[in-house]
Amino acid sequence: MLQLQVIRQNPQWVKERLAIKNFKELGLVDAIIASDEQRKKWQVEFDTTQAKINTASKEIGQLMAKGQKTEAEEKKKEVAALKEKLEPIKEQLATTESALHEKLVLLPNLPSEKVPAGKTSADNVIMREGGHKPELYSGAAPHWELAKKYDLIDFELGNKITGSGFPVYINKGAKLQRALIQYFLDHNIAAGYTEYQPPLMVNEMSAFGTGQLPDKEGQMYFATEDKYYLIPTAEVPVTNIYRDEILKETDLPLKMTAYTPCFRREAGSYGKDVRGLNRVHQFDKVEIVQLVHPEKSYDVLEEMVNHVEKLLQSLQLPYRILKLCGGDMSFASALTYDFEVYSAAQKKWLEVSSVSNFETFQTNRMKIRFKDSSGKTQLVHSLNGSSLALPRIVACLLENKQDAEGIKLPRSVHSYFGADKIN
RNA sequence: GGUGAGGUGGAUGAGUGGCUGAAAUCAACGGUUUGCUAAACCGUCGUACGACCUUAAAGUUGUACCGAGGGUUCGAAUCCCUCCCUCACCGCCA
Repeated sequence: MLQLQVIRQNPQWVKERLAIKNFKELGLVDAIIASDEQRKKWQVEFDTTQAKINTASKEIGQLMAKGQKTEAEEKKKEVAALKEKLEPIKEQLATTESALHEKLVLLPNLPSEKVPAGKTSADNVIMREGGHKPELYSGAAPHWELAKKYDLIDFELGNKITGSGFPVYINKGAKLQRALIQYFLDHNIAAGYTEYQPPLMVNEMSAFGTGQLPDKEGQMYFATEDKYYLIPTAEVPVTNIYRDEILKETDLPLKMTAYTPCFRREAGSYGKDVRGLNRVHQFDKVEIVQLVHPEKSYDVLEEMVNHVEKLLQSLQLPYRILKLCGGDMSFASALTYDFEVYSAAQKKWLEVSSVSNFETFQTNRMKIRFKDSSGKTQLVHSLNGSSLALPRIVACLLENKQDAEGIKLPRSVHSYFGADKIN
């Protein structure tokens, strides 16, 4: 949620920024300012009337104490009249307040100055590439065939137990998954992140806090009886750890990491790119989240990108880093870098991480603030990224590392997996 | 699921209708003292949205907030209702 203050101070600039994000309803900005004016007007009305009531009520108490009953009764009538007057004011205030809020939550975050213009993923800017695309041997196969060949993942079985998009990992497939999670977590902890095991279901407030609601309820599984959402990413519970807190400046930066399964309905994406592990409803991911001083968030973003990059390099997979253009960025993000790894058998790039700076967009919703050195309370910046999402990493490891002998794992995971290859 | 007790500021905890936005203690912060540390002493110490004033900061001031939402009352942290949550015991159970 954008800060009202920013919109008020420079509506024109806000509109220009929103246009870069390919946001169409720029009229909302003016509507918000108008609602805000209305709100203020009604609040002044309400405050002054309520103040009169409060004063009169105190006077009644004093008159009663002195035994001046008639005067007290007079005052009571006065108050009754004021209260009648207050009723419609109260309603107007509530109406304008919720109208303002409703509009405010519809505005996406403003893209940072660094965001390239563009409408679709075709306009994203490739920052750099690393690793080498392998030459596959003639018998090479896509990961879903390899998964079958080496008895690693059973997609059909998941169908039976739950439905499509819920793969079952078996034997070395399960172990590989577990090994990678452990390795990723260790990598993060070594970089100063604190590990959390958060709830996998969250309430409405938490889902609102990170920006999933009110917009994307269709993407989350929802337990209607208890009104809990299954998390689409650990970002949601982990960032909400500090919701409604005022931190000390010395607490910052807060660095958190968590492994969790993630649940996504992926409504509307059937039929395309859903083969094997490319797109599933439940998958494992290790996430990193930081809450930082506003002046440092862009340095931290680079730091996080480098951190994820190192992890990818250690897996010896061909990757590239993209800076997302305005039109391809998520609702809440101010600047996002996507990481893609090259799937050698499918001959396409698969997204395995997305690292974003949200500036104050999330923290304004969650009210995560800190007291700065001058004693002023201000919002912290929040950032997060995957390090890493498992399925596509697994897919690429299988595909890219295959030869006639089996699948040769990168050195970094040998000790975690307990072997150097799958065969 | 049942029964009972509760939810007050960073923490503990007082407060059963007006003088309570909230005692006290602790923590935190600033200072004095001190060879250092500790102790002692003094001071500061909620949030949000407004208004006034100001270039701004500061300052003055209004309103709201004692789990959430309603209600009673001239007046609610305090009384009533609903919901949520916590704790204890019982039942069930990984």
